[in-house]
Amino acid sequence: MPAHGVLHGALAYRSELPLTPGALVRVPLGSRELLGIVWAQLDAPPADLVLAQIKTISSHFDAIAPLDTAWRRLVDFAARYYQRSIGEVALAALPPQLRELDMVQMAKRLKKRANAAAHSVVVDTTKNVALNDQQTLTLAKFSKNKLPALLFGATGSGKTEVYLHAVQALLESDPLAQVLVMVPEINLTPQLEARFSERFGAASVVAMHSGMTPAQRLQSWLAAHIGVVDDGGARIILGTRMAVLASIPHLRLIIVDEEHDPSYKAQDGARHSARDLAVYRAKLHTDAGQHCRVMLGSATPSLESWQACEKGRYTRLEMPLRVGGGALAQVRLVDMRLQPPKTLFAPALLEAIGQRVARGEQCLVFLNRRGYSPVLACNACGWKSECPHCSAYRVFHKIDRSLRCHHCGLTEKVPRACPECGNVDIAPVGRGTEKLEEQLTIALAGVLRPDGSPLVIARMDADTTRLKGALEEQLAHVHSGSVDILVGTQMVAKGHDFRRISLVAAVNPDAALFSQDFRAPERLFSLLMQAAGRAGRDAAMLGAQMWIQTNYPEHSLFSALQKHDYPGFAAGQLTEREQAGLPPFSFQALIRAEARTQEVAQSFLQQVSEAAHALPAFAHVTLYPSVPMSIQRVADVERAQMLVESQSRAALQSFLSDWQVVLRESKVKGLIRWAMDVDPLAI
DNA sequence: AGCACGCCGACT
DNA sequence: GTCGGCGTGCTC
Repeated sequence: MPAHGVLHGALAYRSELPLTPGALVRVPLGSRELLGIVWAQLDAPPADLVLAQIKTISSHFDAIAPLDTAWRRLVDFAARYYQRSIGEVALAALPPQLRELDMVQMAKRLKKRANAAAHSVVVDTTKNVALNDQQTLTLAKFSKNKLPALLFGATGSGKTEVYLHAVQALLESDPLAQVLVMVPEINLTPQLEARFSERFGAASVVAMHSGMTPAQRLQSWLAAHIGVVDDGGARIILGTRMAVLASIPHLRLIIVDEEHDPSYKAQDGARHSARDLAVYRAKLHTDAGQHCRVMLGSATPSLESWQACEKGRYTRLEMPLRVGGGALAQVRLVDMRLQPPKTLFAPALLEAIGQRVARGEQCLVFLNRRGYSPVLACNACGWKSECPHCSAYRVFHKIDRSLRCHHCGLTEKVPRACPECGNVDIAPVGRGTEKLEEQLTIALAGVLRPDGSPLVIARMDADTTRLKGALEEQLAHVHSGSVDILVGTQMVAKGHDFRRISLVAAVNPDAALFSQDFRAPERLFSLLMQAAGRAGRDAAMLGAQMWIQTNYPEHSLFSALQKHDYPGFAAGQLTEREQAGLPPFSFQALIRAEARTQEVAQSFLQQVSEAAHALPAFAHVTLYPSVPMSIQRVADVERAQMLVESQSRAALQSFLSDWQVVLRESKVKGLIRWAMDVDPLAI
C-alpha cells in the first residue's frame, strides 16, 4: 500500500524476505520511490498481473515496529466508511516527515527518542487532587460498565479531573496502557497538556495537532507508536481530531472532550468524524483482545450521542453539580422588540455591564460576526460591497478601512465613493465585533473600575488572534484582570476558564433559530450553554448572569436554556428530528461538485444521479435533486451539492460504495472536482 | 500526488 | 520549425 492518495487498492510488490503486514517500506512507483505500508502477504501474484510487472520493495524500515492490526483495521474501516482510498487515509494518519526520510535520517530521529527517554524525569504521580462525591460516583460507574460512556457534566462540574483520574487508574493498573485524549481545537491543547504533564510527567505526554512543526509531529508520532516511556515512548497522546488515527499500540482508553463540537468532523480529504472513529477504534482494540474504553464528555452532548444513550448503546454518566457548589448563571432574556429598531445594546444590559465593571468583575460579550459591519451599502444607488469572486458580501473592517471577503480572503481598501454612482454617502449596514467594541467604548465612557481607573475593553476574534502567540497573549491579559470587557466571536465562549467573569451577553443569536440547517438550534443551544458556563466559575462570585438579546424570547430553545435543561431540549429536538426523518433517525451523505459554471456542476450531479437508478441499493435510498450550495460561488468556483438519505446505514454504505465507482468513471467536461461527505454536519 | 505524454499558440 | 501551456492518464 503506497502512501498515495488516488490509487484505490493496494499494489503488489515482491520481497526477498517475508514481511509482516503493517511494516513500513519504501517502494518504487512510476519513476519515484515512496513510503508504503505492507497491507497483506500474497502467496501468488494477482491474476491480472504478469510476474515481470511486479517490482521489488526497495527497503524496509525495520527499526520501526509494524503498524498493528487494530490500526490497519481502523484505516480500512475509515476508508470504506468515508468512501476514500486506503492510501489516502493511511497517508493522512502518518506524519508527513515519515514519507521523506530515508533509513539513515530515520535512525537519527529514533535515537533522539531514545535519548528523550534517558533524560526523562520520574514524576511523583501520588500528589492527588481529591474528588468530590459526584466525581467519585461517576468514575465508579464508568469502571463498572463496558459500553462507550457519555459523561454529561455541567460546565464547571470537574470533567477534566474525572479524565485525569480515569487515566491515572488505568496507567497504574496496566504498566503498558496508553491513553488518547482528544480536544476539538488546537487552542485547547496547551492548557490540557500542562495539566496532564504536571500530573503524569512531561515524558509520558505528547501532543498531536496540525499546528506543530513537521519535526515535532514525527517525534510525537514515534513516541505514541513506541509506547513504552523507557524506550522513548509516550503513554498519553493528547491532540485534535488527527490524533484519532495515530498509531497507539497499547491503547486502552480514549477520551473525547467536548464531544459535540463540530470541529471533530474533518472538512477536507477523508471527511471523517474523529468522535465516531474514536468509538469504533475502542471497539476494534477491544475485539483484538485489548480491552479499550471510550469516554465522551460534554455539557451539551451531540443529539447522536444522546440518542445512543437513550437506546442503551452508550451509558450515561451525569454530573449536574458544579465543583464547589457554584450556581449556574441565571439566564436573562431581553425582548428586543421592545427596543427602538437597530438597538445594539439594550439600556438594561449596558447598565448591568457597567455595574459589574464598577464592582471589579469581568464581562464577556459575543456576536458571531467579526469585522465592523457585514455589508457596506450605497444609500443612493443601492450598491453593496459584493465580492467579485464569491456570492457573498465583503465585510467592512473599520480598523484598517478595508473590505474583506471572509470566503476567498480578497482584501481591498474601502472606496472613497460608491464605485457605481460616485456617491460619497456609503454606509455600514449591520454589526460586527468591531462595532460592538466601539459602541461599548462610547456607551460606557463614564464607567470606572473600583480603583478609579478607566475601564478596558478588548476584542478577541480571528482578526486579533491571527498572529502566532496572539491568542495566548490576549488570554493572559484577560486572566490577569487587566481587561474588564471582552468582546468577541464565539471563540471566546470555548473552553477558556476565565475566573472573574460574572456576566456573559449574546448580542444577537436569532439567526440560528430559523436557519435552513436543521442542526442550527443544537449548535446554538450548545454555544449559549457553553457561554453561560464562562460566567461565575469562581464559586465565591454570586449572581452570575447570561444575557440574551432576542426578538423571540418565547422560543422554546430559550426557555430550556433558562432552566439549564439540556435533556428537555434534546428530547424536543429528537422528537422533531424523528418526525422529519432526520439524523440520528436517518443517515445522510452529500455529494459536492465544483466547476467554473453552475450548469457544469449541476449537470455532473444530474448525470451521476441518473446513473444511480441502476444500482442495487437504490431502492433503499432517497436521492434529492441537486441544488447550488448556500454560498454558491467561492473564489470564482461554482458549487452545487446533492443529498442522499437512507433509513439504513448499511444500505447507504452499500449504495455509496457502488456509486463511488460511477462517480469516478463519470467524465464531465469542465468539472473541477467532486467530493463525497458521509454524515455531513452542515447541509 | 507527481510525472509523463500529447496536442495547440508565440518565439529564436 | 520548437518551446512550453496544462488537460489526461498511469503508477504493481
